[in-house]
Amino acid sequence: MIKIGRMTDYGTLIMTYLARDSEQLHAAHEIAQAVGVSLPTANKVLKTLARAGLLESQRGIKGGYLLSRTPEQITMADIIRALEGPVGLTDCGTAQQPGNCNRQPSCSVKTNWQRISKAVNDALAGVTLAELSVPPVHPVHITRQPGQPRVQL
Amino acid sequence: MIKIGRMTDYGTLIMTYLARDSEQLHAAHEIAQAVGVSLPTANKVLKTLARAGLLESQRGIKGGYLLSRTPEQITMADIIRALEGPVGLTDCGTAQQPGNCNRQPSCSVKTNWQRISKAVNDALAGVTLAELSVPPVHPVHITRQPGQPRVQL
DNA sequence: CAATACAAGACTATTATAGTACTATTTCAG
DNA sequence: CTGAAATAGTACTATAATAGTCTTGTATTG
Repeated sequence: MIKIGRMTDYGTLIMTYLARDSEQLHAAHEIAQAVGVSLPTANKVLKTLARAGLLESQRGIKGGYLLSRTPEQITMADIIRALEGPVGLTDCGTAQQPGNCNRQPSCSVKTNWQRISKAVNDALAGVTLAELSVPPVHPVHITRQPGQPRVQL
Repeated sequence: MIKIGRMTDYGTLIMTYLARDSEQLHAAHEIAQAVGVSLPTANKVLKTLARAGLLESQRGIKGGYLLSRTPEQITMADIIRALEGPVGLTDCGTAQQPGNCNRQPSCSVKTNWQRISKAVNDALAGVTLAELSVPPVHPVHITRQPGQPRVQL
């Protein structure tokens, strides 16, 4: 399964929508309606994407959001990292480990975890937003009901 | 983040332990102690792995578990699939989709999800249990406390 | 036949996620 | 200069998934 949060699914949809005309500013309520999520949820995702540097934001009455780079320069790895955190398999892989992991300094399993994480990351970095963009943008993957299911990877 | 459940971490540890001498039968309590998890939890993981066909089980007073294949023939993809389910990004990717996904039959985004899923799966299938096996087997990756953290991918 | 070990499922508590609301700040228009 | 509209940031609540344990059942050996 290796699940991906629903926010990441929304984020992918939103980024795909914005990639259609990446030059123009789009208000949050417009994006929310186009993608098919509630405004508060869209706001949350948009803020996170903007904080990660994937979107530029314009405040004020004529504000909105805009891709900070071209669709060709944004990958799935960027979107996932923005909304889920660093791509890595174990705590050894990416983050700092507090516990008893360091007791075995030369942990050869650790290097394998890191190798797997890198391979996964490379796979995700190989798909650009431009490749995902297609004219009819609508919530196609949200096949699950408002219930619990999350997306699986 | 793309998290992996803790059971999968345990499962990897258990499989690694069993790979050390894959010819011999190991009782659940022995495995639990060696890996450093409680017996009930070890039982749960072992049963799942056995049901998935990765382990052979022998019941009775001299029973135990055994790798069903050689360590070279077992990959991380096998272990993850056994404990987490099919490797796939979205519902479109692997499972049957119930909702409104079919309304757009030629969904080009879907093929990209599937492509990503396949790349991830290939990355995981490229690491065999033999490569993960090293003499000192102990819970090295379980750096998190019994608390909430899950492993990230 | 009794003891031991695996098999299978149910059940409970905990943790993370999703979703929403509230307040502040910025910008434009009149 | 003032008000409206839009983003920014934070906090809070409910729900769902996960982890972990327990209980009962089945098989095998001595």
